[in-house]
Amino acid sequence: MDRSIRTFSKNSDLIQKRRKFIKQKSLELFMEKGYSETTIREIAAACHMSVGTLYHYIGSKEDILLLMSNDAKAFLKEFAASFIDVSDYSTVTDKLRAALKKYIESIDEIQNTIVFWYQAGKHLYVTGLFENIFSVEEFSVQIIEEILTEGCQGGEFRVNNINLAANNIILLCDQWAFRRWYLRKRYILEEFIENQTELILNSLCWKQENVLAKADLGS
Amino acid sequence: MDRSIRTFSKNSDLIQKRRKFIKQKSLELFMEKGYSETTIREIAAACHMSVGTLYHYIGSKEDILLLMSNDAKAFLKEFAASFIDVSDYSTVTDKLRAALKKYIESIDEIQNTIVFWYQAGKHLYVTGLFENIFSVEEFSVQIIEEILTEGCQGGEFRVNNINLAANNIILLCDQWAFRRWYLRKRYILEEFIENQTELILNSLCWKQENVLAKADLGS
Amino acid sequence: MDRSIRTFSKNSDLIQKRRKFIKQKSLELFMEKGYSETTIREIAAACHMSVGTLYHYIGSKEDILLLMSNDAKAFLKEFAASFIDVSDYSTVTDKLRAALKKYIESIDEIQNTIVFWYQAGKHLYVTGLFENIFSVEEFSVQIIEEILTEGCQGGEFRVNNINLAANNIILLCDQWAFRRWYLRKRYILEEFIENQTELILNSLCWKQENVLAKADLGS
Amino acid sequence: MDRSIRTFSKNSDLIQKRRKFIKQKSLELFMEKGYSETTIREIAAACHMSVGTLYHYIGSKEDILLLMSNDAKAFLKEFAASFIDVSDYSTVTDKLRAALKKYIESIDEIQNTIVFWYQAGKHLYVTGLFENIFSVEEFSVQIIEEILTEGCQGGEFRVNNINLAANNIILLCDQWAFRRWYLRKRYILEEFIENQTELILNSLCWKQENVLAKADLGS
DNA sequence: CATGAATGAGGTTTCATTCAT
DNA sequence: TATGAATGAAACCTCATTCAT
Repeated sequence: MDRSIRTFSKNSDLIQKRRKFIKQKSLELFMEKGYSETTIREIAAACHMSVGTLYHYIGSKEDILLLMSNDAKAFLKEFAASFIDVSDYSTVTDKLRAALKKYIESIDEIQNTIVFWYQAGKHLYVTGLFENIFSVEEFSVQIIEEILTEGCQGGEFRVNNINLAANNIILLCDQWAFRRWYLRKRYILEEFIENQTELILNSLCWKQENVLAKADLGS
Repeated sequence: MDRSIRTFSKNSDLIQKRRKFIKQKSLELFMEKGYSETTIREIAAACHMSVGTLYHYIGSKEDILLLMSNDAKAFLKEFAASFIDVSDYSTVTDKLRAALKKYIESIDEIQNTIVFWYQAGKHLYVTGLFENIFSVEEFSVQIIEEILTEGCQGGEFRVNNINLAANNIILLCDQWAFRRWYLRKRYILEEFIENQTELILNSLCWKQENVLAKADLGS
Repeated sequence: MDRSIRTFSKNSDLIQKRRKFIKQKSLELFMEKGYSETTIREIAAACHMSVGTLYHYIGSKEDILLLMSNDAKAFLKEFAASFIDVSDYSTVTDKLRAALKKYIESIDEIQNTIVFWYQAGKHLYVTGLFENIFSVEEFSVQIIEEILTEGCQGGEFRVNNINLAANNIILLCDQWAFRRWYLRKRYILEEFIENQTELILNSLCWKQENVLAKADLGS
Repeated sequence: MDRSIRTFSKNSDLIQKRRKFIKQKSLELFMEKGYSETTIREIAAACHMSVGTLYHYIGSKEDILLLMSNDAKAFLKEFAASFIDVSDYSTVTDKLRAALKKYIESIDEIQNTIVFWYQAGKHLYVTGLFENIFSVEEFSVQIIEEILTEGCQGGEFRVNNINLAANNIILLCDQWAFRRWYLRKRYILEEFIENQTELILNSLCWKQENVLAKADLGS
């Protein structure tokens, strides 16, 4: 996939290593200053490389975006796949609880990438790139929709508008990345997961008591 | 307020008119292409002006951001103030319902500006500007917090974490602006307001039935 | 002479009056900021005129230089002419004394103009203008040369190099205009005239005593 | 010193070499056309460089002035320092003679720089730069004042106003730079030094004969 | 006569990219 | 492979001048 980016280097391992480094340092700079406001010279300096060397591993400045998008896509796809084995739970509530924990933790790991694409993504048009990012978003919503549907069918949840609710849930988790300027002042990761999960679950249930009662009966 | 931006024009009305136009056309371009990717010549062309004429009404490209932020600030402040007279409702539920309707409708009106600041804001550092934008955000959260607190005290709502819940509510409304690529495919404004309000209220209440019963008693 | 500058005005008196005002205000600005660094807008503002009105009295920014040079030329010519009637003195020393007084006083009157042409003149090439300025300079040197020659022939002065001495004398007087940043801290006009005249005369004479003795005999 | 000017080059020697060249070519253009009237493109062309390359060695057009002033300051300070060892002369007259020769020869070397600052200096305001240029001027005047004072105390010179005389002497030398349009038509450097020195010495002495007599006695 | 909004050529500066070493 | 000096297109901005009102 990265192979489509022009390189002068023949050593594939070195390419991988250097590109990963360039990607990482560029992301830091892009987050801080924005893509257009960051110069190639700054990127090279942050990578402890000369400009010439940098251009041995990338074909153009835009290629760095492509690297980043490849990264994001790979990560999110892997993540999405991992949803599927969240199946050995006695209640859908527990299933959702586990899914949210996993999702938010994933968000926490790649928050820089997420924020970057939320903020800058639209304008930095790299062919077929942005669509993929958002198709992953849509996929996440679908996963949640399925869980909600399952919960409603089993009587654990009661939701008027499953699509909107699923969309809301993904958004409420995603904000851990893009509203951190607000949230980090008030919560650490674990607190956010716990509190947010409770609020979300509460919004889906008949009455918390009922659900608990039902869960007891079910087990 | 705009007066701090350099101008060569002496006609105050004309300045206002032209600046409003420049602001609007620039916003369209910035939304489509991004701030840094939009050139002064493009802005001038979009405004059917020469570059020189453009510079009679602004002092620099950055000043356009300042105009936008002034706009956003003014709008949001006016909106925030209007929250206060949402007081003649028999139940807090109705009060919140009205507030959400008003808030989302406002969002709908200035969505371009909001999206722009969500996306571009951080990098486009104009002194003291970004802080103000987000202080308005925080203010909105506070308004919701107050309503939730009132509702909890009166027994209408039950919320574990009022701050987080309030933050979530604002976010769930804001998305009408910045997640429109997803939402517009599925809902029109009225649908969104109605559905989202129900989901939010549902997440705050004991049981919907209880609330309705209570409301009946109160009237 | 001014008539060669384009104007839209038909009222000759008004033209003269306005042009004089423009000239004066422009000179002040040019002295402070330099010709190129002064904008037409600034000149118009200093003249309490609109830009359009300003252009009714001048054809271009360069015309202001032409006005100034016309002024300088007229003034210097008039001054030069006045040298001629400095003839009814018993000694050449007295003649030179009177000439220097007159010259420095004239310099004092139009020092802004002089300084401007010394500093800015060369680059601001207005056809045939700069040459005239300096031909006046050369004329002044010639006048002094004649006085010195007369003084030497009569035995009052003794000068090795009359041309260089005359040139020096003019320079020593001119500095009252262009070295004022140094001289004004130490001397007022009268002091400068008196002290400088004595130094110059002293440099030209055998011994001061001899000259005085000779003068006594001659009378 | 030059290090405070922004550069993209990392090769210090090259920077020095290129800046010296830029300085020299710019000075020629500035002398001919004036600072504001000379464009960056013209400077680049005169340096056989692209505009981009030029900007690798300077941070802005104004920096060229800074380079020039650094140059002028360095040169004049070195020169001023060299005055001090003008001490092994039997008469103060010889001392002054040597000092004037040295001073005028120095002026001759950096005449372009001197003329440029005399003409353009005031408007081209680079912080703390102009003051330094003229403080060196004042320093030169002081050196001459000291020599004159010594000469008067020893009876070799007789001067009514030592400060003004010293100021005059510096000016009479400086003109070799800024009145060359007049002087070069009539004198070569050696002639100017010789003739001017005699005129100056003559202006300071009782009678030339007396001085010579005195010198004979003193030896 | 007076005004000042409009113009656009041309100025300074930046920066992604190349290529000789 | 690594370097960084060189390039020049294109960005932002200025300002003398015009002309409709």
